[in-house]
Amino acid sequence: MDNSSWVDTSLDLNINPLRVIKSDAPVDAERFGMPRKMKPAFMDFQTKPSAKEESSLSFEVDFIFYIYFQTGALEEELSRVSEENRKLTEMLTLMCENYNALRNQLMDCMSKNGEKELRGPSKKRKSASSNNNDNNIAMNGNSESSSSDEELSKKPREEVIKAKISRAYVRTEAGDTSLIVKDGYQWRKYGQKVTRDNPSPRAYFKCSFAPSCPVKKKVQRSIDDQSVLVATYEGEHNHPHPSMEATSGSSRGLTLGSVPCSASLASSGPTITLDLTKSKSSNDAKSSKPKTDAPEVRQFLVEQMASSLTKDPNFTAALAAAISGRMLQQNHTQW
DNA sequence: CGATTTTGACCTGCGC
DNA sequence: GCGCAGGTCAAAATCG
Repeated sequence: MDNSSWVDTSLDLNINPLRVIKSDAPVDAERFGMPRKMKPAFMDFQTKPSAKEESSLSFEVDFIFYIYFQTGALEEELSRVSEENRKLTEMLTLMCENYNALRNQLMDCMSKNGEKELRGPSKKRKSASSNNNDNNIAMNGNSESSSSDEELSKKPREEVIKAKISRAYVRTEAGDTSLIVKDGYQWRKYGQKVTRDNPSPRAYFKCSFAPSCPVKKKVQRSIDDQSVLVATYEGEHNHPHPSMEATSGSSRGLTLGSVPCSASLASSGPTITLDLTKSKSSNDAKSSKPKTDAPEVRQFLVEQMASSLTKDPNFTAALAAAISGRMLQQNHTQW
């Protein structure tokens, strides 16, 4: 996906290096662009002091003015950086909107394909490639909220309940080999299997409230990125979220409204993880969509992307190079 | 001692 | 019908 045509990602880092005022330079506020009425009173003295006093006073005045000027310069710089920040935020918002539009198109295509398969007589077992396709959709969010082929191939002995299937992607520590996805619910592991399409074992969990709660969870490491756990939830909890009953904060993930959410930056791009398992009060199709349009989510995405950028050593190195380059350039032209 | 995890055996559906 | 693969069961082991 080529985003370069959407937004101008070049950063106009208009950095003014801090100037050092020579002590013998005339104190002229307007020379530095300071408004006449802001000119400090100490600049208006007319009486000529003694030579010793003049030397000392000149230094003090210059020092005070230096501080005054630097404060103004910093404020100016701050406003400029704020403006840059605002522009970047707008760019990120635009990117999020474009992403949402594309995702909606993808959802439309997937739902149309699902309808086709529903009509068709194919009883073909879910192939390994379909699993890979799921993995390739890094930010599928609510895709499984609609019926998927996996669901359609369910055994007939299972009731025709429209088991909601959602998928969550969770980044783990590099050395973490456990298949534990902390989503606030309590799970009981009942099996583990090595599947053909992925060398990593797949763990099977049932909700601890079983058999009253029919929710199952499968956890397997992503074949693309071993540090990413793919958790597939089947069904809906028929009991409140444990963290809702207990005091808030027991859940590890960041909670946005009723949508537990976490995000991370994978090597291939940002990974947004939405835990779409919900309480039964929200089974209508409308509310089963992730609230990516909500301002909180948008703000969260922006903050996550910004923090990911600042944590990226390549980005900080490039930023430092750009700033130092600009400063050197200005040093040469002004000093 | 009860709850949870591990793990080999078993079940089921599908393709050939 | 057989083999394969995914999913589940259940006894043993482990943990708190």
